Amino acid sequence: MKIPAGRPSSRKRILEAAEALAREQGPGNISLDAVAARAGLSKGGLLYNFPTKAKLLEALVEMHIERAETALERSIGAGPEGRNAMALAYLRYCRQEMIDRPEPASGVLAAIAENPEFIDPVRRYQKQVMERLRERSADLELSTLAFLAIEGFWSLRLMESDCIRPDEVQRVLDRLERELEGVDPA
Amino acid sequence: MKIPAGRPSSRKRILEAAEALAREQGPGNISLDAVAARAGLSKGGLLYNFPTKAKLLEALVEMHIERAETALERSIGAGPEGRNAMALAYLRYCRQEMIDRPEPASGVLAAIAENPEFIDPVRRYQKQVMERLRERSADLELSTLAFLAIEGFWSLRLMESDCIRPDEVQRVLDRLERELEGVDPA
DNA sequence: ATTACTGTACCGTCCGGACGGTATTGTCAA
DNA sequence: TTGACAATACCGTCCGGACGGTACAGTAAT
Repeated sequence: MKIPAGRPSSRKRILEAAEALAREQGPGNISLDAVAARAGLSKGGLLYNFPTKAKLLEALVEMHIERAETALERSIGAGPEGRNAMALAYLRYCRQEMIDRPEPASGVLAAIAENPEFIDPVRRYQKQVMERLRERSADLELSTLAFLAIEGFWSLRLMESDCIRPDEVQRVLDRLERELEGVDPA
Repeated sequence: MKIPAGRPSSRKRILEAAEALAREQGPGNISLDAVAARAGLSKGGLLYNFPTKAKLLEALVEMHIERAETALERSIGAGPEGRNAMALAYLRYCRQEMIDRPEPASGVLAAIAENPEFIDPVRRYQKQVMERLRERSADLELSTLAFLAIEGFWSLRLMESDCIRPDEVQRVLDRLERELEGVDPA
């Protein structure tokens, strides 16, 4: 767990290379040779960092979840303790992520393509989010709706679908945010 | 285009075998041999029906889109010409599909894994749905929200995530349906 | 001496796809 | 009605290449 500094650590470079390849060549077509070449090291070097392809894919999924968890945690910390606090935090984290990271999380698809078991951590993460929504929602149905819509948004981004224009997305999320902040429940 | 009857046509059996394998072994792990074996014919026979693997995956995507299109069309025909007719039809089609076809559309993932270009038909389909929503919505934001939520729902099903309980899903969709039917816009 | 690699050579396996058969069922002229 | 041919729907094998992974000798920095 050392950070040699200078250029990003090999581990990080490898993970980003794998991610980029998954996006460009298709999630099922990332070979160790290609990843190594793209990351700017030898195959031996790659296998030094990740002894098997499975470990690499596992790390890819883990990276995304860790990013999501810390960003979400930050959003929860920043937000107020209002009516549907958790859903609002989740929605705001999602909006920030849209700006910060326009690229889809194709690495996760690559992992799933290889072995469906690699989604398990994602499922755990989602379950945890839903659990917190259940605890901290004045209007659970509305919060769940927000969760589903955000999930749908990730999914569209994953397929790089442009069926909804950015301004339309903004308006929908604005509306959702207003309703979560809540004028009245029912 | 003959229908030999007796058991389902080889084409259909092959597509279903590929689908099942994608679900079980992972979308990136369907080999022609495995598909042939599962479909109950030889590799030669498979390649007679689908001259290349790409054609098979293409057909897999096409099958899903055709199913979705006809089911959606039927739902549009059955529904009334109310306030947010298109979104309501889409939502009702989705609810019906939940019952009729509990298995996720893993075949589409298999195609994407091999070559991201295979999503193009899906994107076209989504664009077409959104276009119709734009034409036939009293409250476009709400309709778009419904579209996103449904997309999210498909996505959760694709990952076989059980983070939301079925009864919770039902309640959210009930609520969405009521709001789309509309007591008042704003 | 340890860490973090590079570079090359290699192995075994899997997989897509080409290809040469084969069985069955028409079709049609003589 | 029979023989000639052809189309349909497959079977089973084989080949070449890609890929995951191993092994190992060397190296430059710390």
